[in-house]
Amino acid sequence: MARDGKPTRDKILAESKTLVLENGFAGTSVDQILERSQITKGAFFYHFKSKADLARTLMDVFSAEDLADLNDALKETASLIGDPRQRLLQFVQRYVDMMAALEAPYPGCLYGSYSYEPSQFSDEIKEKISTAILTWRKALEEMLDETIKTHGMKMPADKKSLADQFVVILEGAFIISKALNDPKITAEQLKHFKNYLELLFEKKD
Amino acid sequence: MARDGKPTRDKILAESKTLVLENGFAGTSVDQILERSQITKGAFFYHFKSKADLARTLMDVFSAEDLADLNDALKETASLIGDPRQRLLQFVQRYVDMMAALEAPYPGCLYGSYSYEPSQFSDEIKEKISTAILTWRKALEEMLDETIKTHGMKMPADKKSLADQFVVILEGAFIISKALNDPKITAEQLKHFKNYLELLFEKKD
DNA sequence: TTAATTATACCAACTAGTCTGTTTATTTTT
DNA sequence: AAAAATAAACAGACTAGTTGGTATAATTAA
Repeated sequence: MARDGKPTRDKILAESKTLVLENGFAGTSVDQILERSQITKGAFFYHFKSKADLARTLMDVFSAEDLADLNDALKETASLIGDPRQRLLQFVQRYVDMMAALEAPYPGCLYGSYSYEPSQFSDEIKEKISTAILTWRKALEEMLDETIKTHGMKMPADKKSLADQFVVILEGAFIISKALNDPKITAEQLKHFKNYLELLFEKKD
Repeated sequence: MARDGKPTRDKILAESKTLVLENGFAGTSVDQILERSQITKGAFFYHFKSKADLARTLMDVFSAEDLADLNDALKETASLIGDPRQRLLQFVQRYVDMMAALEAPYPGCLYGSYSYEPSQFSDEIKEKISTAILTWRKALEEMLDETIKTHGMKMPADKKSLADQFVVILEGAFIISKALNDPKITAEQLKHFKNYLELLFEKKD
């Protein structure tokens, strides 16, 4: 055996992600990554067989973290499973709180970043993105299902697109927050989604 | 005098915009633009003094069209000015209809595209983007003001961020629509925003 | 020692941008 | 009206630097 390459690899991934969100993927050169990570070309191509391989790995790591966090949120609110409406609202509130804690605009989401230069990425990567988004849809849809069962909907609204709205608002808020350089926007926008759900599912008890 | 360069310039702008939304700005080379536009380097650099100049012009044209369309929408709904709630809903509905007519995902918004590779653009360009977004905010805020005057809000909600939500949802929906390759998403998402407004401002008649 | 990791020099392809010269339509002069 | 002059619009070879990627030598830790 020999020495541990994990710190190097992790550094490359962390710095790359930052650079990609600042410059775009095509706008980020390997040399820039080397400079920020304080490594050399040999090290980079030892850990990643190509720049495309880095793109794939970045998305793998990002989506894994994103979906792990989704699962955490589902688990954290699982105690409210008997009151689906409350559980749903709590779930959204968790992300409101998370975003409210930001002191600078959220640096951005790789789903959004990659979607604005789609030609740079393989179908495999694009499928990873759509799978992740559909996982969010499914999670929200399940919570909505339960809520609809116990509370009527105040007005007819499409369930699938309502589930999507959570991610839609996140993605849109990241963009506007960055464009206006206002870190508060994302939390405010999610709060409106919570309001919408509260109005849609009126209290029963 | 000599021959008319406008068709050439317009072709460059149209093809560039498409390419930038497909590849990102940094991911689009001048040579690619030449190929798609069927012109040569001489022609390109006759019309634009640099690639950065193209970026600026692209944004100038895009934001001008975007804000002109906003003004059209305001004018088209001006007849309902006596019923602010109805006017607001009509305004949103106009964009719902517009997006519902799409048969492929909306190719994307330059505000979003540029925001995901901010380092590529000058402060002047970024200011143009934030000014455009703030113009949207102002327009929606004015309609909301009038609506709040005549109809109470069913629940307390922040007016400024509510105004922002229109653009937030558009930007987010463009991304998710592209990622899932589903053209219907944008209209559906705007419909939910309309629902939210309807619930927030109950009818008084 | 030896396998794992990192450094450095290098390459071919591509990059934005320049340069000189040509084409084309209009204007001026005769 | 026809020839000559003018200037805008365009063509395409060329340059200096950058790109992603490779080859190989040198270190490092187990």
